[in-house]
Amino acid sequence: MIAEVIVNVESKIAGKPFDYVVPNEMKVTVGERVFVPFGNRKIDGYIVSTKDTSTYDSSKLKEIIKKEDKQPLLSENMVKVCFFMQNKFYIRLGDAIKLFLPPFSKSGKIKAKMTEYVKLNVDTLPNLSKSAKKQLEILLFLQEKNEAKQSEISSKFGLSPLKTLIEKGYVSKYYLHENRSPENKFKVEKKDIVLNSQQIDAIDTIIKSKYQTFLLHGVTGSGKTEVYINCIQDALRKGKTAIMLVPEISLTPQMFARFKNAFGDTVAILHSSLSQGERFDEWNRLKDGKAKIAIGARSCIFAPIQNVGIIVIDEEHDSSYYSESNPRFHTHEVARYIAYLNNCPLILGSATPSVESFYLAKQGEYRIIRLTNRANEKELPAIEIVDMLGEIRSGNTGVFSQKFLNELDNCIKAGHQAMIFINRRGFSSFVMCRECGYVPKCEDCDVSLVYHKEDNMLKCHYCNKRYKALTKCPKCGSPSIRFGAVGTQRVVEELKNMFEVPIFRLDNDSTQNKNSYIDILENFNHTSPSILVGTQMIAKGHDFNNVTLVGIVDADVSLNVSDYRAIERTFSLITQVSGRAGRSESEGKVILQTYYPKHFAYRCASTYDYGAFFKKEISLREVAHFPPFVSLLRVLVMSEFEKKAEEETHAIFTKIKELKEKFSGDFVYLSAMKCPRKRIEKKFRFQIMLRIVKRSESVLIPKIYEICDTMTRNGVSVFVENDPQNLS
DNA sequence: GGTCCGGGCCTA
DNA sequence: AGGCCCGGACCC
Repeated sequence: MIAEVIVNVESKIAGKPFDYVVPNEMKVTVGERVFVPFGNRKIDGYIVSTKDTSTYDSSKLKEIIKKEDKQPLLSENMVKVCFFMQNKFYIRLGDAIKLFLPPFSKSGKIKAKMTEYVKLNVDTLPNLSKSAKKQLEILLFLQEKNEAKQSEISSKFGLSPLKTLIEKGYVSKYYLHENRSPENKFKVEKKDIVLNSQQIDAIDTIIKSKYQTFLLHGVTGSGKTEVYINCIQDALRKGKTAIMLVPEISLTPQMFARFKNAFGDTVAILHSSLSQGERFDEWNRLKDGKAKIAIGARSCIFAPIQNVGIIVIDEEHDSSYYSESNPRFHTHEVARYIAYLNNCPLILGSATPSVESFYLAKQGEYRIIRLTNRANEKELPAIEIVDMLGEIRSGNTGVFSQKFLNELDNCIKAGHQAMIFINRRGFSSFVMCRECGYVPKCEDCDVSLVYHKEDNMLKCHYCNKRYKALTKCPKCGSPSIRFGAVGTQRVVEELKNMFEVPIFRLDNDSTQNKNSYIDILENFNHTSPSILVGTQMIAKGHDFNNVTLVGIVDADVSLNVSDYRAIERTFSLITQVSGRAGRSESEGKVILQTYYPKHFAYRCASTYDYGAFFKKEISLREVAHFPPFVSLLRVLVMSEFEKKAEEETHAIFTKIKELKEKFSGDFVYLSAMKCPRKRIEKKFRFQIMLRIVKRSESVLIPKIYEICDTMTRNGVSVFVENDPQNLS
């Protein structure tokens, strides 16, 4: 027998299987890890298929040396998913395989954590010399407790008396495997939840279904999470497992706590803020079958579980479901394929489905389930649009409109909480010399530096490089510095001058420590009145009881991005943020400040009219030839040497143009240019943008990848991005 | 990615 | 002739 093996090396070779002879006495299955000779080295690899004969020169075939594991690391289905991803996303099989392997396994440094325990080895207390007081204390302690961690004993009584006891044989030492499961700091009280009829119908429909994608379109606060929990419970009852995906940013402690309450230790969490050891142990609990529900961000779709009964993608519109770096893939499609392999339902949940998903639902690919009522039967908070140009005309050039300040005052006087959303971190978006107009930029990136007042530094938000803050202009020496658009730090500072209540800030800068995210949220949750200022980190999933006012300071931040998804993102952000208000007894209110009060994204958001928004947006996409009506690809070319990058871009562009001439009707757009961010982390960036009609994407996209694969050059990296989420 | 091989070019 | 460096082919 012949086995096709993907050898475990970092290179082009990781995409191509090599044939090996399986020794007669050896039995192998697909997915197993084997040790093979490769060139004059010996390395490991994964069997991706088996066959009777090889087309390769049989005199050159080598034999598999041995199998590496007792239990295969990959299941047959997982290997199928790897092939699927190879065909769908043009990624290397080897890279796909790595996604299914235990976290950090390549370093080989992560191991199960063994803790030293000690216990009493004798039934009656032995006679000790009178001076051995400490030894006696230890024996008495152990008599009462039976066993204890060695570290506990040594810190209480000292290590040396313990060692003596062990030497004498009165006490013995042993090791136990300790699970580094992440502890759950955020407690949510268990309450009995009464489901409304819409929720019950949704659950009923989903759990009766086999392979089918459901688009669960539920307004914020409609209790989608309860639907997920019930469906997962049903899967467990059927003896199956479940995968629950959430955006990285919204894996809120509350959400995790609710799942822990509902499922206890059957839940394993896989998340970037866990320590390596915690992740490793959680992964192994899934692999061993001790945990049956995997909850986590994007990569959790590759959780090591079998017999999947349901997959949930919460906040399905979130861009974090696209992997933006290699290997690039789209989680929805992987999830759909895994659901297909397991013949189980897939739920895509959102209050603001992505235009693509909703379009697919309208086409009949997905089945729509709507939750139109809030679970607490409260109305959605009223959204009031404030025209900031009007504010300027009436003499208010501040950050906040008069309307918002009045509402905030009322909110605080009533003892309630307010949330203020500003999607820009730092103090100001840039700094500028008032005299000569000089704007400091990053040495390595083509971006203005952002002033951070907290540590009095200028920071590059692309590469994190830090610079000294300006006291005077380095060009003309003028001490007069102007600040650009406001960020979270500035909002906090202005508020501090106006209100004497605790103000919390939640953004990328304030959450650098592992637990600060939870600490800030918990502090805010227990402080009333108070104000929470934050970036889009505050937009999702959080459930605060006493928030009655939400302020959107500069809604236009996301609207003015030159990206065809900018409008959709803005609509979705506003809806999500607004949903934080009025989740409990008191009514909520939202103030939305903008310079484009008539924009349909704001109009539709303020009336919670997703349907109207979708109708307008989808017609714009159709007219302008954007997804989902075409496939949009970007070829990204980067190099430290501008000329090399430019030449390479030109060479690839010429090849694609030749392709276009052959398939002229199938291209609706093709052009090469500098990227909007010309340079990031010292690398010059060029791009070729192309849009291809849907019907021929399966023919043309592979050709594009092929062109870019063959056109490699030293010092230049080329990436093909299919449907990129970020066009900077 | 690692390794080997061969061509080109230097040194003596 | 011998040494060394670099780029390219190949790995089953």
